[in-house]
Amino acid sequence: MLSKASQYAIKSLLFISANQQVGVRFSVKDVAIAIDSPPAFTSKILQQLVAAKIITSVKGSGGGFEISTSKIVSTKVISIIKAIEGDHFSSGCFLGLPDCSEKNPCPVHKLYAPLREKLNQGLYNVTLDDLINNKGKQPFNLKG
Amino acid sequence: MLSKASQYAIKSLLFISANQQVGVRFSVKDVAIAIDSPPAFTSKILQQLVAAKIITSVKGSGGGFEISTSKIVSTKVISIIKAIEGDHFSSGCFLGLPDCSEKNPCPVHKLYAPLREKLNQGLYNVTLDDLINNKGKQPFNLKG
DNA sequence: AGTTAATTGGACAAAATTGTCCGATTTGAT
DNA sequence: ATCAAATCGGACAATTTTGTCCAATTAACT
Repeated sequence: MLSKASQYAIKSLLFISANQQVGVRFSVKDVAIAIDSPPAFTSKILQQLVAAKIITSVKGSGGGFEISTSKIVSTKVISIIKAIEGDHFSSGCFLGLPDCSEKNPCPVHKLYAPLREKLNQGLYNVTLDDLINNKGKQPFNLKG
Repeated sequence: MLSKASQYAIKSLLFISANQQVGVRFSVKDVAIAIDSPPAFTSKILQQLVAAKIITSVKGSGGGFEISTSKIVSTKVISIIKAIEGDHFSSGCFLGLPDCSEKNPCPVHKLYAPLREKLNQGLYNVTLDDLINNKGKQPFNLKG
């Protein structure tokens, strides 16, 4: 499964994106309360998202984090995960074999590979905007 | 993803099952070499599999681990994972939300839930025998 | 200028996972 | 009887992940 760090990253971005308005910024505290996460740890993750240029930050009083509309539209879920975990996500074999492939499959390859592939495609094709606007369907939750 | 411990467990069982013959036993060392894993850690995992009654062990000189034909046929991959990790596997939400469901979905639920469901079904329906006999298709590897 | 509210960066701490070591026990063989 | 080969159990160590704390910096406001 996804690391806690990536989960917090996605949730943070969903919260910030879903509530973004011009001139509005969110503090670490705002985010941590909204997504029910440990503030200091969340702070580190927001810093990583700034470093990855997904969000911007403003220091000082009245400062906080914000995201541009264009980033909401363009940021893919896979990019968020890779910003946190590096490039070594999800391409992995279920059994952890380093060169498992169609030609050289591990025993569960046939079962797992197609699902992994679908998930990768999903994470690649879905953006923050897709998630928060949810195609007009159900509302979603970010807490328990 | 799967824990290392579960990966070693599955690989160990695949090795033992694929090479099982009457009167043949495998030592920790045999298994660790075959699946390229740390011997002492592998030993602990084999102990867990004995406790879960998937394999049996014989102490002393000439001893080792073996698996019965009936266990090869009846042991589902999901049971192996649960023997190692406990019951809290795979039912989880992608974002880690404790009560994510159809009625109360997290933002990625629609994307992830069907895939998770398919994986669960796969792990539930596939046995050691299925994997090692591979429906006559390609051979498989357990090392790198 | 001073105060306050905020991010940033660094070091540190806790917890979980992964991995090691060794003595005790058991069994087979000489 | 002794020795060698094996599992078992417990304590321990290393690594990774998760989480905390605090001083430094920045910016707005009075």
